[in-house]
Amino acid sequence: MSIYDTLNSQQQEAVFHTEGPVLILAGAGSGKTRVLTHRVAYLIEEKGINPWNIMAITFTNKAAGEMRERVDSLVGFGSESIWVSTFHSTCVRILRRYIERLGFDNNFTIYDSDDQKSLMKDICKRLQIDTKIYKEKSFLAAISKAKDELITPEEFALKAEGDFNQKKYACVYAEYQKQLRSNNALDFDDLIVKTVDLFQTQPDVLEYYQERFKYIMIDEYQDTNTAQFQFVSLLSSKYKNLCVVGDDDQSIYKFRGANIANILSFEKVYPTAKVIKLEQNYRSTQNILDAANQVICNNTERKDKSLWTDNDKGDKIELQVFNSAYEEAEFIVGDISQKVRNGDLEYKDCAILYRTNAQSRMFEEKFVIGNIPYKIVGGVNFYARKEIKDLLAYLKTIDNARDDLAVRRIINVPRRGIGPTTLSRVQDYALDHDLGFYDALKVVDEIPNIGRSAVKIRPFVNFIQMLRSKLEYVSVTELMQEIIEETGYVKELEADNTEEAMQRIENIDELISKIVAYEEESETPTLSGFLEEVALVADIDNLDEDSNHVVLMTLHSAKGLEFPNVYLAGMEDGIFPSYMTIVADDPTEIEEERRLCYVGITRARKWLTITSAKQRMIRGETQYNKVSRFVNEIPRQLFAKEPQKEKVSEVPKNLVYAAAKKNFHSKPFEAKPIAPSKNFGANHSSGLDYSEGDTVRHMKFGEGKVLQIVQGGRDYEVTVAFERVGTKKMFASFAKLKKCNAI
DNA sequence: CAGCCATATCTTTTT
DNA sequence: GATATGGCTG
Repeated sequence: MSIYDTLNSQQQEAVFHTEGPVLILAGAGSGKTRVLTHRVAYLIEEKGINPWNIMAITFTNKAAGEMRERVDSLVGFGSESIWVSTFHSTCVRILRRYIERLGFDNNFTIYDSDDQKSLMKDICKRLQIDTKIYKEKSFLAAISKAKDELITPEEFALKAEGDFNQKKYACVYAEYQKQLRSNNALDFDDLIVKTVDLFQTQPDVLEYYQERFKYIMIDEYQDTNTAQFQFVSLLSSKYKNLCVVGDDDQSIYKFRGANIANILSFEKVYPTAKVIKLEQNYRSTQNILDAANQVICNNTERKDKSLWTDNDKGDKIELQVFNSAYEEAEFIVGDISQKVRNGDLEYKDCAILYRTNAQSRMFEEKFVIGNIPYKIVGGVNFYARKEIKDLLAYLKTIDNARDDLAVRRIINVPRRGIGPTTLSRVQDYALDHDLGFYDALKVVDEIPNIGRSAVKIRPFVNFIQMLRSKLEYVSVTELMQEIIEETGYVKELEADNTEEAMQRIENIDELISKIVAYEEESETPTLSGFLEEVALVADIDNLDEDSNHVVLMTLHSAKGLEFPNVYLAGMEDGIFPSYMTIVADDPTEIEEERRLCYVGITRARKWLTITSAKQRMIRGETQYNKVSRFVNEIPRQLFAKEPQKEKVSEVPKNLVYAAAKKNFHSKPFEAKPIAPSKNFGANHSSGLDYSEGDTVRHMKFGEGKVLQIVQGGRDYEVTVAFERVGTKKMFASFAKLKKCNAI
C-alpha cells in the first residue's frame, strides 16, 4: 500500500507522468492540490530527484506554505529546499541576486499601489499634465497593462506614433520607469518583467536557473499573464518538464492581465504535451455541483468538461430575497449563530462571499453587535494603513536611501515644521544637481533660500544617519522601537486619546509583533528581508484555519478555498454581475463574472445559501436591483423553496423613484423608535437584568442607554443609544449587555 | 505652516 | 457614505 493508492486513476496518471510538458485540467474540488503534493513526493521518493531541482509556483503565499507542509508530511525530508512560492516572491528572490546586471541595486524597494500612485502624481506634476483630463489611475492602468504584455516604454512609444493621446501615455510610461530606476524601486509588475529581462539578456543566469529547476509546476495556470508565461517558458525551455494545473472555468483575473490563451493553447505551444482531465469532484454535494454546472454551461468559450461526484445529493440550496442589505446581513448572521448553537457547525466552517469589499460593512456591524468572532479578508490592507506606512517609510529610508518616496513621506511626519515651500526648494536643488532627494537633504546648507528651514532638516538627517550606522548591530525590532521612541509617534497618538488614535496604536503594536515574528522565523533576518515580506503578503495569507471565526471575503479572494457552509451575498444584477460588465460592449466580460459565480458556488461543501436584497445603498444612494441573472440559471428544483417572483420589477418605475426619494429623506436604516415603547414598560418581565431606560455596557461599544426592548421571535431585540457609537439595535442573547449602576 | 471645512469623485475584483 | 483634495484662516 503506497501513498499513491488513494488517488483515482487520472490523479495517478498526473502524478506518474513526470517527464515533458503536462497540462492538468482540474475542475473545482477535484483534488489538484493533492495531485501536486503527491507529484512532488513522487519526484523525490520514486524518481530520486533532488528537491533542490523542483520549483512550484502557487497563487498565494498561503498556498505555498500549505504545499510545503503537505509535501513534508508525505516525504519527511527535503521539502525546505524546494522552491515553493508565488510568481512575485520567486522573481524577487532571483532579482535580489542578479538585478545588478540590469543597473539596479540589490536592495531595491518594492512599490505597492499606494506608492505607485504617489509617484505618478509627482510625474504628472513635473510633466505639467492636467490630472483633471488625464487621470493618474488611467496612466497606471495603461502601464500595468503594457507590462503584463511585456511591452517596453520604447515599444509603447513606437506603437503610439501618430496618436497624440497614446504618445502622452508613452511619455509618462518612460518617465515613470526612469523615476523607478532612480529611486531604486520596482513595482509589482516590474518584478516579473525585470526577471524576464534578466533571463533574456543574461544567458548565464538563465542557464543557471534552467539547470537548477529541472522540474517546474505551476498552479492556477489559467490566471497567468503573458509576462508570467514568458518567465515560465524561458525557465522550462531546456528540460521542458513543465506541469501546469488549471481550470479555464475558474479564470477570474482578466482585469489583471491574465491571458486565458495560456491555458487554452497550451497544447499548441507544446505539441507533445500530455493532457489529463480531473473531473471527479470530492468537495461538494450533488446539488451544489449541479447548480455550478448549470451556471457555467451558459458560457460559450470553454474547454468541454463535465464535473461529477459520488457524493450524496445533500441539502437543497437556500435562496433568500430581502428588502434591504440590512435584513440580508441580519439573516445571515442570525443563521450562522443558530447553526452554531444547534451544534451543526462551528464559526470557522462558515464563509460569507460577496462581489465587492464595500459589502463587508453591514456584516461587520452585525457580527460586532452579535459578539460573533469574524475575520474580514481584504479591503484595506494592514500595511496600507497610514500609521503603518509612515513607520515602514522610516525603515525603507534606512534600507534604501534612494527611495525618495519614503523620505518625502516622513520628512514632516511627525511635524518638524518643514512645509511645502521648503520641500520644493530641496526638490529643485536635487533636480538641478542630479541628486536624490535625501542626498540633497544631506547638503541642506548649500541649498539657496533655505534659510531657517535648514535648522529643522539637519536633525532629521542626523537621525536617519544614526539609525543607518546602527543597522549592522541592532535587530529590526530594536530599530523600530528606536524610531517610535525618537519620533514620539506613539506618544503623539496617546496624547490625541481618540478612538481612532487608540486603534492606530493597536496597529503599531501589531506591526511590532509582526517584526518580532519575522525575526524569529527567518534564519537570516534582515531589514530588506522584512520589507520584502511586507510588500508581498496578501491579506489572505494571514488567514488562520485554526482560529474559530466566520470568514468574510470577496469571491476573488475565495479562490482555492472551501467551506462547509457558504453564503453568496448580494446576488443582484448590477452588483453581481457588476454594472460595469452588464453595460460593457464586450460579452466576454459577463462570462468572466459567470466564472466568478462558478468559483463562488463551488467553494461550498455541504450548505449553500444565496441571498439578495431588493434595495441597497451604493455610494450613498439607494439602488433597486433584480435578483442576479446567475440565480435564474440555477434550476428551480435545486432550491429549497420555489424562488419567489421578483416584486420590485413589477412596480412601475415612477413608483420606485418615489420610494427612493422618500427613503432618501427618512433614512430607513436608522433606529426608528426613539420614544420608549408603550408595549413594554420599565421593569417588564423580559427575563433580562436590564430594562428600558437603564444604562448598559457592551463589550465593544461601551456604555449606552436602553431605549427599547422588543420581543422578536425567539429573542429580545434591544435598541441602545451608545455614547460613542450612536444608536444600535441588537439581539439580547448575543450582545451580552451588562447593566451599569446608576450614575 | 498647520488645521479646519467645503468639494469632488468614487468602485469591481488584487499580487 | 467615505475619502482625498483644495482653499481658507489663524
